[in-house]
This record gives sequence, C-alpha cells and structure tokens, in this order.
Amino acid sequence: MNIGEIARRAGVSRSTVSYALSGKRPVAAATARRINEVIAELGYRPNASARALAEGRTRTLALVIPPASRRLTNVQLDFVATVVEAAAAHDLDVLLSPSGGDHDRSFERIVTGRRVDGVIMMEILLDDPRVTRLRQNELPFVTIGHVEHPGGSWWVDVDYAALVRRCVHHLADLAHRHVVLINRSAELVAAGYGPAVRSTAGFQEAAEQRGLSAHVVCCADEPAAGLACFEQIRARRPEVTAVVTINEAALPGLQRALHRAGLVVPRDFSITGVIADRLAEDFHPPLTAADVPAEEMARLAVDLLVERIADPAADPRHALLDPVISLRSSTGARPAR
Amino acid sequence: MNIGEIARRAGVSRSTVSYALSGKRPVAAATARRINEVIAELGYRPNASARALAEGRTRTLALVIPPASRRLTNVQLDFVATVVEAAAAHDLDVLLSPSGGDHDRSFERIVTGRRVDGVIMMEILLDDPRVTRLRQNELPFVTIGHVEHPGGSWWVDVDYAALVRRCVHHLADLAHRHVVLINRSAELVAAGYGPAVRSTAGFQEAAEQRGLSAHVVCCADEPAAGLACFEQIRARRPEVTAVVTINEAALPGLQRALHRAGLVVPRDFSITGVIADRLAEDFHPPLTAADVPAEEMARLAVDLLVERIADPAADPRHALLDPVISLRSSTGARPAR
DNA sequence: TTGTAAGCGTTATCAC
DNA sequence: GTGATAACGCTTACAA
Repeated sequence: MNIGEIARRAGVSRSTVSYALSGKRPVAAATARRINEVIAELGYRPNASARALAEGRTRTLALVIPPASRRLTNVQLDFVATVVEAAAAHDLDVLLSPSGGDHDRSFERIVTGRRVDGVIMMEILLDDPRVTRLRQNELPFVTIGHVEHPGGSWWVDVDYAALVRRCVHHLADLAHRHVVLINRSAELVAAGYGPAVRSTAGFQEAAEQRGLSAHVVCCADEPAAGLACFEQIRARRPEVTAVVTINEAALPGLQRALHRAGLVVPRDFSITGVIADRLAEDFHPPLTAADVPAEEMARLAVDLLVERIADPAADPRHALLDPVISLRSSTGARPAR
Repeated sequence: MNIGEIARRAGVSRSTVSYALSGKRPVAAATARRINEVIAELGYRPNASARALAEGRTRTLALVIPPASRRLTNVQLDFVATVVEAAAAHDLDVLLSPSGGDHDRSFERIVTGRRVDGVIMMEILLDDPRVTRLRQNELPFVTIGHVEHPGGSWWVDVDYAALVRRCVHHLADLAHRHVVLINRSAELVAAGYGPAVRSTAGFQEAAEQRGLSAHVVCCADEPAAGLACFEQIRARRPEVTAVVTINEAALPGLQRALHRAGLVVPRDFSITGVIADRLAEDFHPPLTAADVPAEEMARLAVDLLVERIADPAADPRHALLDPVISLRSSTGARPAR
C-alpha cells in the first residue's frame, strides 16, 4: 500500500495526501479528515526509503561505537542508551556502526552511502582516522571526545586532565606524598585514546607542581587486572598511600585487593578518580570521585548534531565539561607510618 | 555524484555500471576495469535510499531494545553488541529502536515505514503486544525470548525454568531444606517478563517435588536492592540456608550483605542461579551458576532472521538453549545448626 | 484549495 | 555485451 492507494480511496491526488501529512500546504478541513480516516483505516505510513530519496535526508543518525569484541564499559553503554533516547526525541532513528580502525565496511557504507544525515562518534583517539575520513565527506558529525587538533569540528568532552589534576591536588592537600594513577589499558594508551593520555598529562603536571612522587600504571579494563595491578603497586612501591583511577572496570578488583591486603579505606589508603556516580556509591566506602556525565554529554552531542544538520554553515561548537568531584569517604589524610 | 556521473565518465550506460557493481550480468573485462577506475577515483558508492527503493529491501535490521530509562543489564548489552556484530558479518546495518509498551513512535516508524528487512526483539513478555503487532505486518522477526504461545514465530531463548529447577535439585542434593529465589523486579514480574515468570514456576515446581520450603522474593535490578533483599530474608526467614538468583544486578549487594552478616560462602550459606559467567567468576567465591549464553543467542537470532528474510515461506524455527551449570564454589552442604 | 508532473538515484526488463 | 527505459514511492514546484 502506498500514497497512491490512499489518494485513490480518499478521492484526491497524491500530492494532497502528501501535503495533508506534512502540513506544508493548507488542506481543506473536510479533505484532511477524509484522508486521515483512510490512513487510519489502512494503517498507512510513508515508505522511508522513498521519502529519503525524494527529500534528500534520511531522518537517521549513525552512532559509531567500538567493535563488540572490545566489551563496552558502563559509560559507553550510557552513551549509547542516551543517544538513542535523545535522537528519538527528535524523531530520529539511530543506526549503529561498530568500527575500530579506518578500514571498516560498516563505517564506509554509512558514510559514503548517504545512509544517515549525521554521525556521532565515540571513543575518539588523539589522531583519529575516522575523524579525518568524515571531514573529507561533507557529512555533519559530532564527536564524544575530541582529537588533538579539533580545529573546526564539533565535539563534547569531559576535561579529564583538569579532573585528574584536581584529584591530585586533593590528595596533596591531605598530605599524601606518593601517589599512583591507575590508567586504562596499555593498548588504549598506545592507540592514543584521549582520556588515557590526557589523564596521564594532568596527573604528572599536578604531581610535579605539588612535588609528589608520582607513577602511572596501565591496567586492563577488568576486575582481575585491577587486583593484580594493585598488588603489584604494593609490592613495588610500598610507600604509595593513594591512587587516582579512571578505570571503572578495574574497580571491583581494586576493592578486593585492598581487602585482601587488610587495608582500610581511607584510614590506611586513599582512592579517588573519575568514576560513574553509581559505581562510586557502590564502592565500599563510597568513592570520592568525579563522575563522567555520560547522559548529559550524549544528549548534548545529539542536540549539537541536530543543530549542525539544520544549518551546515553554522560555526563549529563544542563543550568541554568539567564535573565536580563529589567528596564521599574514600580519601583521608596520609596515614602515619 | 551518482551512477549517471560514473556512467558518463566511463563512457557507458547507467545500467552497465549497475551490473558491473552487482555482477548480475556479465560485463566485458575492459569495460569493467574502466568503470572500476572511475568509481575508485571518485570514491563512488550507490545511494542507499535509492537502492532500497528500487530493490525493495533496505539491507538493514532493527533491534528493539528496552527504553534507556530502564538501564540495560550486562546480558542485554551483550545481546546488542553481538547482534550488531553478527549483522555486520552479513553486511547488514542495525537500527536501534527503544521501545517499551505498544505506543511507541520509533517502533511504529520502523515497523510500518519499511525501514528494515527484519526485526530482532528482546525482553519479551509472555503476552507481548509488540509481537502481536509484528505478526500483523508481514515483516520477518525473531525474538530473543518467547511469548507464552509462540505458535508459528521464530525465536531463541534459554530454558529458565529448567535451569532454575536444576539449581533447586542441586541444593536439595546438598540437603538444603529452606530456599529462596531472588527474582528480578516486581514490575518485571507484574509485566509478565518471561524469565522472571518461568523461573518462579521452575523454582516452585522443583521445590515441591523435593519437599523443600520455598519462597520467592522480587528484587529491583541494583546492588542496593540486593543488599536490602538479603537482609530481609535473614530477618524474616532465618532458617533459609540457600538462595537461587537470576538477578545479576543485585549480586554485588548480595555479596556485601553476606559479608556484613558474617556469613562465609559456602560454609554458612549457598548461592546459585543464572548468572553471566564473567560475573559468576567475579563473585567471591566464584558462583556455581548457569550462564546465559548471550552471544550465542544473539548470533543465532541474526542467523535465523537472515534465513527467514531470504525465504519468507520457510517453516518457523526456534531454539531453546539449556546451558550447563558450572560447578564453582558457592554451594555446599547445608550447615549444621 | 487542489491537481499535474518532474524529479530523487537505483535496479531490472526489454531490446538490439 | 550493452543501452534505453520503466518502475520503486515519495516530495514539491508549477499550474489551475
């Protein structure tokens, strides 16, 4: 069933049906009613492909996610869920594209096949080939995270460097002298994953400024790695009294390791970092930490993208969020030796 | 740039370019080479909407997920990631549709707008209006989970009833006499969510068969609820020595509650249930539990759907998986009083 | 207020 | 082996 069928049954032309549907031209009340009755009766909906072809837009967004092999973290998950929801609020559908490197069929299909009106990309590297690729096409896009030289692109991100700097200052204020940053996995760091690299920079900068002895360790995104990582720190650097972490997935392992070592937080050891609030509250004791406002970022990304699609000539915009650190109870003064 | 432009530059007709691309008709080697050169040079790719309109298929699948408001569980997340990956293996894109009840714009848009060639739906209720809706349309679909009367539909599911029955028998074999099932949230049970309802049935059936005193409690999908839930069980039914659970999200809270109550697992208390393997192994001690093989299910669902799309007249197929219970170390003999 | 008709970019059926 | 050309179902000037 198509628009012609509706037109025939309502005794009008196809264009009238189209206009009745879109409201782009006034239609007599009686005619509109007749048309709507027929539409309701037959449960008609315009064919999306035909409409996209005629209009030159698909009413669809692409969301580029990391490949399934790399298990999604909670934060990433929140991005996906919220992007979908925010897009739905604009009556936009979301096409998922798992993509890692630049040779990616799904990504290419979407980008050059005019399958979508715009793209949201997450897990951005400092030097990301996909960003380069999208810049060549004239497909509007917004990134969650930002490349090293964002130039005229549109993006939203959290200021990891500032956040981690603040964590270090907080620990320094509590008289800690030896601190460690538990980073994301070595592969991510090697690939130039923004948050991992920027956290390191902020950590070292603040530590130097406060004259702390500071070390950075990479840790795979899983509990077992967190446990091993902490035990290694205890073995190699027994003088360390506090850690900063941006590795959510390692947290349960960290918790277990602390327990196993007989350390009481924050009496014997302090922990802080960038951690989703629900995880931070789940920790025992609740973690003093900054939360990545994933929902806000995702919503913002969609809004920016919609804006950019509506006005391709608009000046580039971005947002660097700087969430507060919630003082809970996982940090305390450096323990007396 | 379109196929006409390619044809012009290659000095052939549009149809020849189309055939060179699809291979549905032989093209002279020299001609094909010329065409491919032009295509490569210009980075041409057929417009997806136009192709969909002409071919009558979109090369896209829809994945209907629970609305974002209800946070996705790990298992659901695995479904999403694997479906996307499996679809990509077939060169199919995936459109995400968050949908709860039946009044859903996104769902309707996708179903009646011919936006996709088929639908995969998860989080199925025993009496699910969306299944009814899809049956009316002649849109191929496969569900992860199954309605009470699946009739001629296509689905994959895990046999929750059998799994939970087996857990109960296992506990009975260990001489436990008083057991509790920690179910999913009360809302899910009330809504008729398959796994929640079928688990209850299997639990009660097996308990009755073995003459156990058995109770079922609902528990919201979050750690705090798990903690509260367990403390309530201890307070109201101190005689209980073992629980079966299908509520992954509540697990950390359960763990904490056990610890707080000074109970050592499995010496003082036994736990088992249906839990993703990586969570089961993360528990302390590792949980004796059956794992929902989310990846296998998702992959199977995609394969079935592809098959159904290719042959709409094919006989309905389904798969009721029955994963083994991994004996780890969270269950033991009933403690002496 | 409504109808006619020309696209939109493909695919596929005829011809040659 | 290749080229016209008619669909596919819709939107949108342009007429009336």
